[in-house]
Parts: sequence; structure tokens; C-alpha cells
Amino acid sequence: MRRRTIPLPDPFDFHLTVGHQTHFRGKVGSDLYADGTYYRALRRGNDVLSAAATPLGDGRLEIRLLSGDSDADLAFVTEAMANLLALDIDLSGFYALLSADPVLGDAVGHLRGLRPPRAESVFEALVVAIIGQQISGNVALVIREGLVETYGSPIDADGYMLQAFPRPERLLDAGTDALRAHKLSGRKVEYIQDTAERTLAGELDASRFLEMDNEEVIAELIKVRGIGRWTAEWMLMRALGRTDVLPAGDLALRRVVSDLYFGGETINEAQLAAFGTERWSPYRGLATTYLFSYLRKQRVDAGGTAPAAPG
DNA sequence: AGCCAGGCTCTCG
DNA sequence: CGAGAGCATGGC
Repeated sequence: MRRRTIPLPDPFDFHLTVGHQTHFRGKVGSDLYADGTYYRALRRGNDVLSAAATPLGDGRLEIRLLSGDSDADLAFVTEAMANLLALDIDLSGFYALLSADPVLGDAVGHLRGLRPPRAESVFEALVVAIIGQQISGNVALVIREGLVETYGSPIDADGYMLQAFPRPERLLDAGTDALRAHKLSGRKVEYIQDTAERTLAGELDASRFLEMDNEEVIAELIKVRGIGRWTAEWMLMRALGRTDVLPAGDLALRRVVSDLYFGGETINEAQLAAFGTERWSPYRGLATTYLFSYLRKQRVDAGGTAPAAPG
């Protein structure tokens, strides 16, 4: 088996980061957290690969290529896993912010080392976000699991059966009725189909967005039917790794900020946007990730039978 | 049982 | 313009 060891940045908390990625449920979509290892099914062109990442405890991360057969595949999955785990991000400025913002520091200071994990592609991030529009996190996870199980590309990973995220062609071939049978609303089926078609046309390639600032990307994305500001912002964080994005329209985020800073008084999107800009720039996206992790932990601690939320 | 859930579009006034 | 209805479904 081919393997490679890479240095880990400091701070890095593997359990928090992979747990966040998998909603502390073990398997979610194409991600699996088991045996102290992060497993993931990946696409490299038309090939499907599987990989594992395990911290060695000495400041290094071991990457194993589980399915795939070349040094090029190993190099590919090594870079992909490092990207999924956001190893490139410098968290020091955000931690300085936590010291300057005691409310945020008290709420999420214990999450030190959490990195904002990513999706594999713009398409995956957009489809997952569209599924999650308006509905509860649990429902969104159920729908996402169904799509990945049915239309993903299966591959073995150390005895676990994983599924690479469905390709746009596959979701288009499935047809409207089949997608609706997966508990998607008729509108969301249209949104996903439009997103898939534009992905195949090359309109949504990550490479197109790399040189654009956040607002330019948002302006481009909301041309797609079904993609509004919230969905575009989610993609910026989840696929492009932008760390200064604030999805101020997000209901759960508005509520947690309301609870922490405004004594429970409800705030609207504009109020949250202004507050976040003043208080958290240029780390608004990191604050968002940490607050969602804080919410998830609250739900887990509350002892729900299904602790989770998407994202 | 009903109402809400990490939005978005379309329709009206 | 801003406000409101409709969407689908699992969970409380």
C-alpha cells in the first residue's frame, strides 16, 4: 500500500475537524470517521479513489492510498485530504480575535484546533447546500445520504464501502421523477439539475472563481436558478475555503448570535451582517464554522438521538 | 396534530 | 420595492 506522511499545522484538532465534517455521526455522504481515521472517497478525473488519513500523534498525518495504484494517485489524494481538512489555513489571527471578543471566546474557545473542513468540489458544495435550504439539518442529511447511496460511485476503503459524491451526469440521467422520489421538492430538483448542467458546461469550475473576490463570486452564482446569497456563501466557505464569509441569512446563525450577544432578541439578516462585519472581520467565516460547531456540540450534549446538522 | 426547520422564487400590492 | 405564499418532509 502506498502511503505518505505530511506535517500537521499547529493548532490542529483531528477529532474536532473530522467530527465536524461528519456531524459526529460516523458516516455522512462520502466522508467516514472511524477507527480514529478519516476515510474519504475521491474523484480524480473519471477515476474513483479512496484514501485514509490518520494522525500519528507526533505532529504528522499519515495519508494512505486505499484504492488506486500509482504514485500520481497518492500525490493526488494527499493534496485532496489536506485540502478537505483545511490544513493550509492560518488560525492565529482568529485566535487573537477570540481574545478580543470574550463572548465568542467563551462560547468557542474550547474548540481550539478546529479547522473548517471542505467539500471536494464546487458541485458537491452547491448540491449539499441546495438540499439544506430551509429544511432542518436532520432532513437534509437523510436526503443527502439517499442521493449519495443511489447515485454515488461505490469504492472499498479498508473494508468500508464508501461512495464518491455523484457526478452531475448521473444526477441528470436519473431524471426528475427519480430525484423527487428521494424527498426533494420539485423546485430543488430543478435547482440541482440546473446546477448540474452548468457544471458540465464549465460555468461553475472552481478555477473560474479563484481570482474573484467573494462578492464577485456571489454575483456570478446567484444567476443560477435556486442559488441565492446563502447558498453561494456556503459554497465559498465549503468549496473555496474562504474564511471571511458570513451567511447572515442563516436562521440558526442568527439565533445563536441573538442568544450570545443580544439577550435572545431576534436579529434580521442585515443586523447580523453589520454586526459580523464590525466584530469579526476578516474572520467571519471562521466565526461561522466555530459557532456551528458550538451549536452541534450543544445538541449532542443535549442527548438527542440524532445529533447533527448539515454543513 | 401542527408547526417549524442552517432558503428561494414567484406573485401581488 | 416589501411582504407573503408555497414548497416537502422528519422531528418535536
